[in-house]
Amino acid sequence: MVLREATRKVGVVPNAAYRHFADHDELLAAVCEAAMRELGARMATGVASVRGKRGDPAAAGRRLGAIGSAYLEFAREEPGLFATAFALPQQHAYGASKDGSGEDWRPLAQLRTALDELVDAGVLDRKRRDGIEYPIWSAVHGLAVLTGQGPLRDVPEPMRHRLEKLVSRFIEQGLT
Amino acid sequence: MVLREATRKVGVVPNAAYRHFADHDELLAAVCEAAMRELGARMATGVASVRGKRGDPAAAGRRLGAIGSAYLEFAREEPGLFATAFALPQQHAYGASKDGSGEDWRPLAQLRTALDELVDAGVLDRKRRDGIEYPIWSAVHGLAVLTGQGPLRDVPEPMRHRLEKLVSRFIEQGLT
DNA sequence: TGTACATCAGTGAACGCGCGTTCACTGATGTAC
DNA sequence: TGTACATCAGTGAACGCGCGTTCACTGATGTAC
Repeated sequence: MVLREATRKVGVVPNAAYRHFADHDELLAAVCEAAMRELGARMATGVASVRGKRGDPAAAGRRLGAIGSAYLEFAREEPGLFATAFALPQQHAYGASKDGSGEDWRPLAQLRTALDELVDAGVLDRKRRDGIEYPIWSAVHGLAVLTGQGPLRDVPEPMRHRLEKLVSRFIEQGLT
Repeated sequence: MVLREATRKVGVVPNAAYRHFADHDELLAAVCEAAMRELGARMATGVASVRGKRGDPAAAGRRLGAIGSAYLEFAREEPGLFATAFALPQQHAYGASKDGSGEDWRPLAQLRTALDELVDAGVLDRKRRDGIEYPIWSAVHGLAVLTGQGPLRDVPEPMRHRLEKLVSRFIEQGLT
């Protein structure tokens, strides 16, 4: 459910894909990784655009918010990539997890980094840090799915905005 | 992607479905509503099994927990129905939303009732009640999707249990 | 500098598959007289 | 009570469609001598 679609998008005949990928699964894995990298890049861009030095409580909060916004924006602007990105299990086993800069670019790692900074900034209690990335991930992912392909997909723009704010505030409340 | 599958499950030839449904969309809508009713019924059963009278803070919390557990259990035990239940927009417009008992059986309505009880019990601040069903729904739905079909689908049972606990605690934290 | 050959991304036609859907049909059940 | 007929869930065969995939092929690009 991806091969012919991908070749169509590139403007090439379907079987041309077999020059580059052994089969459907291999292409799916490649698209999955590319999508993950795109999401990671969007997150990094968002985080980098937040002013305020490391350890500043307000800035740390805004960086976490930037990560969530990047996630939702990616889901909205690239629904196909978003769906494919999470179509495969164990996105953790991609081999090289770090690029040249020594930073882990993967989405989950960036979320963890932001949460660690919140701990260092004194916003989030260190005792509550362990595993808290999962509820936060779930809340944002759930919103993305419900408003993207789920029963909330047709809500008008202002309501969608309100939903994002509600989830954002709920996470904030759950951290402090 | 549902018609032949459904007739196969019933053990009948594919076109027999056209005795009962005009086309694929109508069958999809029927399955969607049936799935929603099943989820609603599971929630109601879970809530009814919680002892403690209305307004008791601890009992109110357990009733909310029962709703979340029913949601996750339904997603795990009936992945096909779960996916179909949320495949259509506007599950709100199903016509008769109330059964004979005068109660609204729909999942979202039951969640709202549980939250209203938490307000009445003094657990949740009334000022924070408005719209808080959406972040909670998102968190639980996100967990269901991530562990059901997403990248966390292959985590071992103990980890899945831990994830549920983490989300549950996070929601609790976000309410009080 | 030019010719010969390997490499390789992309083409065109065709395959089997499962999907939703249509058609003419069978066969049991209930109802009319 | 028995016969005639309508109703209607289910059957069997076939359709067009988009999917992943295979095959023999073209045509441009780079490399060897």
